[in-house]
Amino acid sequence: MAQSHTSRDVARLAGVSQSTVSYVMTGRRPISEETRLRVEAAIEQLTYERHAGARALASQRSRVVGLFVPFGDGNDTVGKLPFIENIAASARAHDHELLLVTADEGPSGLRRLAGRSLCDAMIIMDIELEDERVAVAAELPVPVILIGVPSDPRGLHCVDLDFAQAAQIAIDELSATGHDRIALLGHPADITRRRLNYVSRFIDAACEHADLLGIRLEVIAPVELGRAAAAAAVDEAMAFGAGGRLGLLVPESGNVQAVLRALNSRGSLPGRDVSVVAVCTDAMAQDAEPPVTNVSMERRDVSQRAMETLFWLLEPDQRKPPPGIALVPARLTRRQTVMPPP
Amino acid sequence: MAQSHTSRDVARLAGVSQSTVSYVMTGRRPISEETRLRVEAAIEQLTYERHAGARALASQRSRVVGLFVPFGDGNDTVGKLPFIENIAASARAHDHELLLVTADEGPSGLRRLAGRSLCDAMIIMDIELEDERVAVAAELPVPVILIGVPSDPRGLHCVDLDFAQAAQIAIDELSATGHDRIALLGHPADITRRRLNYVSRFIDAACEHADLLGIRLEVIAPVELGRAAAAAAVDEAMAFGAGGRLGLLVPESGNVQAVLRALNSRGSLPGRDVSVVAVCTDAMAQDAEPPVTNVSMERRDVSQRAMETLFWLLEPDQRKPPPGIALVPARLTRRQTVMPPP
DNA sequence: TTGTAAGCGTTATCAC
DNA sequence: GTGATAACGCTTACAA
Repeated sequence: MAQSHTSRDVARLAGVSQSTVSYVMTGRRPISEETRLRVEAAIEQLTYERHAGARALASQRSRVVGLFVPFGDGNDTVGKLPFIENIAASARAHDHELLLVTADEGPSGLRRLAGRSLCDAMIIMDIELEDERVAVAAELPVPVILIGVPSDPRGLHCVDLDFAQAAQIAIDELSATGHDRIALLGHPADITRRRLNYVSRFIDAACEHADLLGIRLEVIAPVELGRAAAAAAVDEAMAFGAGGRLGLLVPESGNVQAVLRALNSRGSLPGRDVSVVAVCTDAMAQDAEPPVTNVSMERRDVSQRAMETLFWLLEPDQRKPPPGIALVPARLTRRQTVMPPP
Repeated sequence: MAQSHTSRDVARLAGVSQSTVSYVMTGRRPISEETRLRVEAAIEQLTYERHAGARALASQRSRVVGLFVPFGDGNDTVGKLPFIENIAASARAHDHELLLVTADEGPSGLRRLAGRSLCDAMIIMDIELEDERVAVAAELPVPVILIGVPSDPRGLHCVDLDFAQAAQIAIDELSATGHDRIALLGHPADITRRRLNYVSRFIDAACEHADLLGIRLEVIAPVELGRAAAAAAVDEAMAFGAGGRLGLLVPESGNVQAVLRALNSRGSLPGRDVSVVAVCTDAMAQDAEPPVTNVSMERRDVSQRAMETLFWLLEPDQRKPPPGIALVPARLTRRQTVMPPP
């Protein structure tokens, strides 16, 4: 059990002053090659590491990122892990630690982390349209990145998937392949209720863009999760209009499988008799039966962008373009569920 | 943006010395009712919170728990969230923060957290039989709790599910309901390869206990995940012996659904023609079709136990029994997949 | 019951 | 280029 050493121990061993040790570590002052090597050797020998608390106290920076994770609520519990993992890796790459706070603490969690100077910046996942944390976050003395776009961002930095653009490229694809009608199989009611923001961003853009391209678009919503609801929605979609080339647009990744299954059981083979474009991760699209043409919504892209802007705020010496509300674009991957042009 | 106040500000406002403020907060010294109220009022008024770094520096305790999470690897990505959530809640209940470290950092992560005095205790999830982190952990100046039992625990505190006991009660149930042969549908090969510990604990105990009760037990292993493998294993199980009452024991929760489905498609109704006892969470058992009699393996129970011992180590004033290697018992819940006694 | 003051281990401002 | 030394904001003897 290596008794923890201090920078004084290192200084003594290297035969220099304690402050020199500090300067070697921070690099805030030119050090002669020779003494630097001696100090580094001493550090190595003692396996010395700086005391985080002392460092934070003296430097006014904790080198910690606070992450507010929405546990508990049922939705998409699996997609969150890669997100967190990505955040952690990015923090680590900048020699920062990651402090995890569960969202059920609400605004008080934000105040605690800031008040105790526990972190230099925060990321709040799953921001809802009307989120009581946003107003609190805006008053904090540390930068905050929101994942999701609230109705009033208060000048905070937001990162989210670009749902409007996602809708557009999905419809572009269906248009380019000669479809003349599109059925949008919407989201479950409780999601729509909770944070209509991304839902409405998608649906509004879809309607607008379909209109622009002169394609008929019907929105079928809400569509609950589960086989029965999906089947009913599929029936409704297929009844919509007669003949022609029909494309189904499925923005809720949890419904993709059920929709495909419902089509199959009705004798409509996706990619031959009808088209399906899903909004989901590439992994999910690939695993679907059959592999479904999708507009990718990768949380990793979002976390990446979030951490970029975070460290852009934390290390202002850089020259990269300043961020604002960052919408991560989706991209379309063609698989087997869109009919080729006639 | 509330400019952060210090305890001196509080002291000034309350008209007391700075140390008195500290004593009010720590409670390490009797304070007169009157001044205590004045101080508390001042704290409230300034929304004062102690600087975590300064506190850690002076008190030699960071009030942070380090958690090493095994991301990345594919297995059971969904079960980890409740675990982490539970840890976080428990930490919070003791006014501690949670620092997240991804396991891919390996032993260096342990050394960093300890060397920088970033946390007062650590929890390492998913310990494998031969885990290079264990030896390092044993040398650290902070207590470490292992989730899982390595081949050489080095005196560290371990918490895990009691797989041996789980096997026993499962077999007890099948025995009590008049089964005369049991097929154990084992784990996928790569799991067995990586950390045979829990696998072998289960299988060994099962064999031993079946032997003791005089029931024929056949182990079918490995059984990969997925429908095909499960179906093959089911066929093999049903071929095992002729007639009589057969019970299937499924210790890999990922295979439960597939096994039930395979039985159904062979015209064997679980609970009527054949019995199934699964090892999985209650939620999963309840959601199965049909609801499956299960031996519960709740990660929450493990995290709970881990945090209990952790804070028992951190706050030694208590009188609770000292922990060692803690094996959390499973319990059986009867549902619809075990045939009633003849 | 309360106040004074000495650390805790850094960073950063002076001097030299 | 390097060494003293004063913060940083708290906890905790030691006095009173």
